[in-house]
Amino acid sequence: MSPPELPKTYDAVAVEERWQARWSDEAHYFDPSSDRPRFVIDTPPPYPTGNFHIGNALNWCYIDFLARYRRMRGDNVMFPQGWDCHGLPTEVKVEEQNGITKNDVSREEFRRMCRELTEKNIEQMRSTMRRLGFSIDWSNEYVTMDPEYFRKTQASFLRMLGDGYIYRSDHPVNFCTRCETAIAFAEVAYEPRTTSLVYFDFDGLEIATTRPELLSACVAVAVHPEDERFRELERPLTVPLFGHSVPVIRDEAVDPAFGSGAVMICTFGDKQDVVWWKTHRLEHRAALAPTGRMTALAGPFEGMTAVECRKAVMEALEKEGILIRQVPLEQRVGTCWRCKTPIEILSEDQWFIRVDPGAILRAARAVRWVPEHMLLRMEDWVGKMEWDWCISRQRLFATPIPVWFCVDCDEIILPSPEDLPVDPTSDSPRGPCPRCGSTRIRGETDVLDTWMDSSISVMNVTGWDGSGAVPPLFPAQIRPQGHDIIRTWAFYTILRSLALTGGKPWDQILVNGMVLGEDGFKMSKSRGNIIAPEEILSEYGADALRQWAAAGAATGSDIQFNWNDVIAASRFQTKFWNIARFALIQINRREESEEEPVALADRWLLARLSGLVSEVTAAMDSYQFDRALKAIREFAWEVLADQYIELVKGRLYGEGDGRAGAVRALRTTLDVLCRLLAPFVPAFAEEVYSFMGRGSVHEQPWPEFSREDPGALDDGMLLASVVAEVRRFKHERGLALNAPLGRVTVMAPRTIYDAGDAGRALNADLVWQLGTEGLTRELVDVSFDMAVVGKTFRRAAPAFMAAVRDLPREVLAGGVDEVVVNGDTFPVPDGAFSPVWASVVDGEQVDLVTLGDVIATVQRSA
RNA sequence: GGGCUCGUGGUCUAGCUGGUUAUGACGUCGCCUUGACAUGGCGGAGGUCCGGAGUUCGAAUCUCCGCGAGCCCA
Repeated sequence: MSPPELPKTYDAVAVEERWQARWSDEAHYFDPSSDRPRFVIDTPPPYPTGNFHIGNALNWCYIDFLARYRRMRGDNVMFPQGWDCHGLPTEVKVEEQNGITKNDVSREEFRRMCRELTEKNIEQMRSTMRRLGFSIDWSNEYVTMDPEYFRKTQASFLRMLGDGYIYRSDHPVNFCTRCETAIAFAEVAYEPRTTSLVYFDFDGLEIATTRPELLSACVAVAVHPEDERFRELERPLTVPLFGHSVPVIRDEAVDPAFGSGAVMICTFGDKQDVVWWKTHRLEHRAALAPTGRMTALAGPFEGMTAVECRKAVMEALEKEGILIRQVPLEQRVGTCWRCKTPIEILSEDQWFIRVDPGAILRAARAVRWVPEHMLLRMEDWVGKMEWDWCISRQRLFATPIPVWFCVDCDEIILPSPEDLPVDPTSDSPRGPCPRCGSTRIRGETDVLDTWMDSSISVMNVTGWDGSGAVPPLFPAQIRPQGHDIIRTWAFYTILRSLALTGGKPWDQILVNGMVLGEDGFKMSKSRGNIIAPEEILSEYGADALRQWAAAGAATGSDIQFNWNDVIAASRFQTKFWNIARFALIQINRREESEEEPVALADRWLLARLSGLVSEVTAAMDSYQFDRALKAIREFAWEVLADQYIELVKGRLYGEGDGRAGAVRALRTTLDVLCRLLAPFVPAFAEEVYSFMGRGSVHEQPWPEFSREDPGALDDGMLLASVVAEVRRFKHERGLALNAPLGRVTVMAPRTIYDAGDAGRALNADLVWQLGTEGLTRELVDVSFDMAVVGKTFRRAAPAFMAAVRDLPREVLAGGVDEVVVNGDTFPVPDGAFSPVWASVVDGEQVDLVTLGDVIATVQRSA
């Protein structure tokens, strides 16, 4: 029974779904017992929003190309999948969906609601990921909210606490009064806002401030030391409305040109206040509570929000007659990245991790960055680090900070590692306070910043057990991620890996760009330019989307979404499908022969294929997915379909000697192309390959096909070009491409034996002739090789070329050894120029087709 | 305001370790149903390579300035 023929059309969606159902997850499992080279990927654990967006899709496509490629290269690949669950967005969503705030239900109940929503969202995202054909190792899935994972987060906290990286301190932190939690600098989003700069009389001195509501928190007034206006000012000042006395300090950082040149320092109006507060050892007056309400320190304004207080203070200043004027001011205010509430700087007891910029930089530089320039962003961020990392949060859906406090002596009580995970708000320590023996103990209610979970993803995937031992697979081979989270996820991961293992987390980091909308802007709901992966999947399928990801832009640069690229990808599949269909019909017409190809066209195809394999392999090794895929497409479409197949159709249709060689070349080429395509279009490649009867393409090794045949490369190119050129000639004369053409004589500078391919392809009586006997030719021009001429003559190059052009034709035709330029004689360097010939035929009337130094004469009547 | 990246036919894009005619896709125009494919084939039109200056025999490519965009930050 002959093998089945390929169906006439390729239905991407149906084929993909069929294969995706048939492939087994086990094929993608990492093998812990194998001694093959490891390729461990520190996959980003996405936030389970329920929506796997196209930016994720780009990121995961890159990962999957690599994972599949490395597997074919024989590596033991781990492509794990994590979920970074904790954090505010889910809390906010739960509050929204249930119409509650976190305080309306019990701590446990609220967390349960968050977990349920997260599980549902993860399931949705998993199904999109499966539909995209990612070869994820689901046996290495992790969920940061699971006890199994956050046990490690807690263990990492305890280890770093024990090693002195973590400390607790009353220190100014960024605080969102709506979310009622401290947040890290990485979570502050800056937004332009218009506010007013308020000038008022401050005990005889004019002060300009943007934060009048913090007047009660005023602890000093600062002026520039060189500012003549304030030279005599020595006495302490009395704060208007509140009456407390504050010193005048002199500091270089004051801008004398801004406002009145005198600045009111409050605890804390902005980051600069914190700097002054620290360097001048000022008092701390906390006028704003974490709830966003004014404290008793604000006197009559106690209980007001900052906004209400601002209004009331302004009125009071007015009433006192000390308000001078208000000027509108454009400024960028730090806001909570989640809810856009302006952040306040409050000093509260918080947990911090010490940041050692030098060590982090050294580790970051030990990682190979692709593209290289992305390292600069890390260096830029680390170089400007001023504050330590605040890791405590006053929220609920997060990993609990695993400590208790003794109510009587304030001792910090820690769990032992084997007791983890713990929730100190519901679990108790094993014994009484080790210092004072008290049994009155309270659990820490603060929880950990979510980055504390995700920054140990690499520890987790490399097999960390929570102990002091370096994980068995550490460091990972690669971290793939977007450039938007270099200062967060990449930074925190390096910091934590250094603290916990002393080493860099990965050998390499592959940074992908952002996906922009079709209009060139970042995708956003407000612009309405969002494309969901599902839209592409249902119409064109996963493989087309994957091709877009590979070829849409150079790796690392931002990529604008473009339906055209998806459509072109889909068309390539159709084209390749038809190539395979044709090839397999021919291949299957007779039993396979082991005959090695000897005809020029066959040798040429295989030599080109060999070049393609090395080109694609080099591109894959340097993560240039666009180059790899484009090279494959170009080869399949132009070299294989348009040139080779057209050349050998005649041989394939017949039964002669040359047929077996063509079949063999076709079969080899098809096999290699399927393998090269497998990482990019797994379902399509699998479907085509399945008709070759050689098993699954994904179980094949990466092709190592290599065939050095420089002669075939050159002569084959000549053969293909001659056929293309004469076909063009036929087309221009209005002849059908298969119309009989008469006698064609191809006059080439070397002997070509094409097994009759050119003649059959052109339906002509075609002969190859060495040399141009019967033709005369005439020199019409010279062409210069600027690489030679420029290098030799430099500035004199134009004069040299002019001198050469001025030489008599017959001299040029005879070859020139030296030439006179501006009265000086110069030797002519090798290859400086070559004559350009026009061909003239004497005698018979024939048409001429020329291609460089090859001439084809066409005698249509013969 | 700073750092990084980018600015190439109507649209998107490759090239950018300097070297003859600048890559490909989509669109567009013309011709062609040839036994894999009209979701195709062949051919054409369409480009001040953002602007300016510089280096060089030679610049899309290197340098500087300017304009514009994106990302990250202050």
